[in-house]
Amino acid sequence: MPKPMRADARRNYERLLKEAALAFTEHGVDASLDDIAKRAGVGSGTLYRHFPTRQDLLGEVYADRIDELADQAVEFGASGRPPGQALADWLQKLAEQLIRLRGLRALLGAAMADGSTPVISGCSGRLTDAAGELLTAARQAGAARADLETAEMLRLTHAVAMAAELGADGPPDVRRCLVLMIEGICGDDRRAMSL
Amino acid sequence: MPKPMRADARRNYERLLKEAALAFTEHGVDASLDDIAKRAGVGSGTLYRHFPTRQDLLGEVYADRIDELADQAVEFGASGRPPGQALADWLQKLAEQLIRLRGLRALLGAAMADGSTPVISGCSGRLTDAAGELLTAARQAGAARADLETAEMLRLTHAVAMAAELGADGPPDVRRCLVLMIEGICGDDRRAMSL
DNA sequence: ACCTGAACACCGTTCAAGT
DNA sequence: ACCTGAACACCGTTCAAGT
Repeated sequence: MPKPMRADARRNYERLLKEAALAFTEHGVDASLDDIAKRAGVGSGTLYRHFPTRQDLLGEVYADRIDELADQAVEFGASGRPPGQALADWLQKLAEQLIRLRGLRALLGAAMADGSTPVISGCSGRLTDAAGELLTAARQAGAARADLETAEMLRLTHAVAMAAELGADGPPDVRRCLVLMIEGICGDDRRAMSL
Repeated sequence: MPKPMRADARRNYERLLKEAALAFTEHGVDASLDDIAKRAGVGSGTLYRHFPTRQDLLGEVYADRIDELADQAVEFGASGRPPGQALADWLQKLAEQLIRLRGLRALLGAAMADGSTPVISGCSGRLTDAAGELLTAARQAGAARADLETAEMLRLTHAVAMAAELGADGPPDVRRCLVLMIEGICGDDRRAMSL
């Protein structure tokens, strides 16, 4: 139970979040923190008081997006869709967001990289759980390869979202990327290439 | 035909390359340029004279690695292996290097991202060509999906190499990652999931 | 309790002065 | 022709002083 903030503190907190969101989409994840503080009309110390690290700031900025994605996973799972379809649909939502929001991508990338920082693993925990249930259901329906783990699937999606952005030709084609990824995820027994 | 450098210039050039390679593997792609200059025993201006941008420096540091990979692609293509196998084997070599050498990964990532800078597209041009021939042969043998483009394949490999490093559990498993990618690349007609 | 902004450390880049 | 290193701009982070 977070004790209520003083009025001015809360106002600064919200201004910072708003300006940070703007800065991250405009200038990328490495946007100047000093700039964010200036635009929010507060001293730089205030920013650090509220958000000790850049990751903390990222986490708060995108907390809602992450929650929405987790909600959607639960919703898709209960929608009556075939489990494989539910997973595919959700992965598409995830990939779309990862491509659109660079900050979210950096945040989840860090979350999957170490998973140590409590802030980060905390905010991505629900997401991982929800994704895991979608995957389990798909596996049981024979729609996903049996040896695929949740973390692995999320890492791969993350990677594909990055690859999509590397493509110079116009806005990245989410579907195309997912086709490539999913047809791998499905698994097959044609092995014209082997390792 | 690059006109020969003055003796001291050449010595500094080589010292810089050596220290840069060290710094990139030790501290990542964002290693301090000033530090590199200091360790090489030259002024920072000298570094900028030889390598106007960080990309230029990266390009020179990893030029040999890129050439080796291109050579290997040609060699595998002429080795008598089934075309699908030749492609798979080469992709494994590529992925291994991308995972091992962070600097090379950053460089090729940039090369595939815009492909504009002459230095970058220059050094990666041979690589792309060689990879393209391997892919074409594999396609004609029915070992690779018909709609897959070379740039797309390389971007995907790059992405998969990044995903591999996100895994916290020990050294990244190249083979595992490639299995996931290749079984997607091969294409199949089982579509338990669809988009 | 919270905020401000000066101060410090660090890095990239340029350029006048030196050889 | 090439090198040096001081100078400048910029950023992150801390902390003493203020309310």
